[in-house]
Amino acid sequence: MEIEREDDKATFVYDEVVRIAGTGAPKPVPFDVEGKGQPGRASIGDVARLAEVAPITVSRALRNPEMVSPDKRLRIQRAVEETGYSVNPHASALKSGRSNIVLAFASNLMSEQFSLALRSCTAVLEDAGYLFLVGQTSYSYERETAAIRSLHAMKPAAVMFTGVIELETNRELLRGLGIPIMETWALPRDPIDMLVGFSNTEAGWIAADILHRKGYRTVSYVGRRGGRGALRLKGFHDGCRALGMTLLGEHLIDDVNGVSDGRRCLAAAISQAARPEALFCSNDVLALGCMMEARRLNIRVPNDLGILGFGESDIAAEIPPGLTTIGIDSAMLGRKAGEMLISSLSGAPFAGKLKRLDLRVSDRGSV
Amino acid sequence: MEIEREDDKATFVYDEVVRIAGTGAPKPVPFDVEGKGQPGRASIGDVARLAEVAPITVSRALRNPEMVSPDKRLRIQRAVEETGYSVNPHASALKSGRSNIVLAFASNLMSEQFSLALRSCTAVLEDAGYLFLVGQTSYSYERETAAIRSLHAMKPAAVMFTGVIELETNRELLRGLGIPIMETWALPRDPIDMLVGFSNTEAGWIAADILHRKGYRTVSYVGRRGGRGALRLKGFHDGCRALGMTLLGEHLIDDVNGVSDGRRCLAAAISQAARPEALFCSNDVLALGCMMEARRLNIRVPNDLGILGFGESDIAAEIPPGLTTIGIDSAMLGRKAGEMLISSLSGAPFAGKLKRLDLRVSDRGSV
DNA sequence: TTGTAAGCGTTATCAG
DNA sequence: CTGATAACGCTTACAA
Repeated sequence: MEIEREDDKATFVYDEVVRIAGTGAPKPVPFDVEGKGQPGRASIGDVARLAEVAPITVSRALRNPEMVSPDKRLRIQRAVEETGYSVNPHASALKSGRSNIVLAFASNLMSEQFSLALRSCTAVLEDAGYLFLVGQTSYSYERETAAIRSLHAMKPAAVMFTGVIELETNRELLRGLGIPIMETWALPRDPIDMLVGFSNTEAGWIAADILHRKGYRTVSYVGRRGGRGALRLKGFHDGCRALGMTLLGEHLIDDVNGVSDGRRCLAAAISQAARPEALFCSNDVLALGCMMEARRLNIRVPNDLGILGFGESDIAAEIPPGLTTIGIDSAMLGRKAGEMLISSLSGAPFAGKLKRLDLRVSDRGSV
Repeated sequence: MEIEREDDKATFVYDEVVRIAGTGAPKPVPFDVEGKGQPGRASIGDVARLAEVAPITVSRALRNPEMVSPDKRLRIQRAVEETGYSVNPHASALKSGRSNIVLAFASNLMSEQFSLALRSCTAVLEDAGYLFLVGQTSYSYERETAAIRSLHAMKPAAVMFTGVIELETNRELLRGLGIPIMETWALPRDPIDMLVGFSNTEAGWIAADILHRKGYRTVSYVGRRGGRGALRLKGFHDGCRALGMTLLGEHLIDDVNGVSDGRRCLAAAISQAARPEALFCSNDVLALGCMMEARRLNIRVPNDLGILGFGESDIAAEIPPGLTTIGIDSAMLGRKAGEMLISSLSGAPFAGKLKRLDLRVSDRGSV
């Protein structure tokens, strides 16, 4: 077989993908409904007919099995298996006004930390029988508003955000939904409904504290201009002032697209007349970029320049000398959020609505 | 303000989150439906009454404006704005058997490449009026099956997977859905329906070719045991044989959890009696781990050991000497997939169903 | 414990 | 171009 890298001639190799034959999974669904010739899905009526009960009994058997006598329950179960029936969530939602879908909106799917949180949240919610789906808002108010408006129609069981909602109109819209709303990743005084978060402002203070303890006296900030970046900057700024450190520069960017943004920030930071002894990067991607650029320029970290990050990026630990970074347990955030949503959904009367997570410091070697 | 890092005493700093007052966004929804005292959402009937038309006319005005006369269209539009009406997707889906939701299932949200593809796909589909939501299957057949079964009931407009479906029962189930199914990230001979993919087997051949051209003669493989990992290994294995290279070892892992897995693989690879001159890592996270471990062990890359990756990871370029990596344009994959789904959904008669992407090589310095 | 009747909000169908 | 009617599949409310 020839390998041709620039083949416009369709000389290529198919993937012989493994095919795994039938497992013990329930019978496939295509089901010839009695009478109707279509191969459509079975409906609750079909199951009821097969089990010789009323449709409503099927409904009950599926949602509150204990309300149905054991023999009917068994017949129904058999009929369900035979037909491959599963509830039509649209019909269910239309009638009951509820659905088993929990929606999450992430401002950025490419964030390692968000992904981690969403993954653990998925696990918790799906184990409880919910379908957990994720949409993207891309740090755009417009998309966020669109998402929230569509929510209003879709009536999910609950909604979660990787962040807090800033637009007052959107907060209002969400309140009107009458479902549990979970905000995360910050610690506002007035969450819409539920919250699993931490103080970004405090993170900034902690950053200042760490740098101060390590003996740095002149520092600069690198981070996003808006949102949580601004909060961390505020804390850092206040912390520096309180501790008598000089905040030489603030290198703000609108959007983090990759490590190269960090490189640029470092270049900007050291090109200033007064060069800082250390940098607080409110985002590990930026911090990594700074570390890489520092190495390229033969600036020794931490000897010539301390670098402190935020976010506990996986690889941050791996780049010598190891990025010291502030962060939270993202997986735990997701898990907690999931658990709190579940208990709220199951109608627990005084389920906690707020959970503050502690920040922690992973001391590696970069400051 | 005090900073206390180990505070169990709730001494912490709230985030003063920015609040942005009302924009020109449409009036919030809570709407007192005439007659009923509830503050519930407006329904199509409410809009119809206000506009003095029949409900069906509202429905048409919203979906095919050109079917309704301009004056009624205007009255309806006004009524919609006044009531904050939006279509109830459940009722709509129930009746029509269609919805505007496109579902994607990712085996792993933490993959940089998947995220990139999903992001561009989101953009394309949302611009076309679809709601694009992502679920996770976590490389688990069980979760995948559950997801697919729930699909059957939910009737999304289309479904997409970051991968191809291996279980025959699931393929059958998906075929029965009667909606566009998009598989990606591989090049099977018999996709279920639509496909935007590339040949993983070919990627392995290319890897062998690259290493051979660079003069390596004894090599080892590092990668996932199953799925696409196995395909890349197959191509690499065959390529090595064809080119007369010796494939010394295969270091297979079940699941990539982070860079440390790569470290372990490198350690295993070099501890063999016959040490390979180069490594092909079928995954950039593993490749990065290998590079980092190599540096730690003072193994010079590429002089002592060549390392070739797959996936075009962002940071791969940044770690000296720069990881040479094979890959595709993930953003383009997502965009293409989105576009093809849209044209299929809009009923284009012979819209292409298959698209093969070319592999490309980012030559940096690690081989 | 089980069943009957009604309707959730929308759209397909067909008639005007 | 517009409207009346019925039905999608399910669950609430009530009755037996």
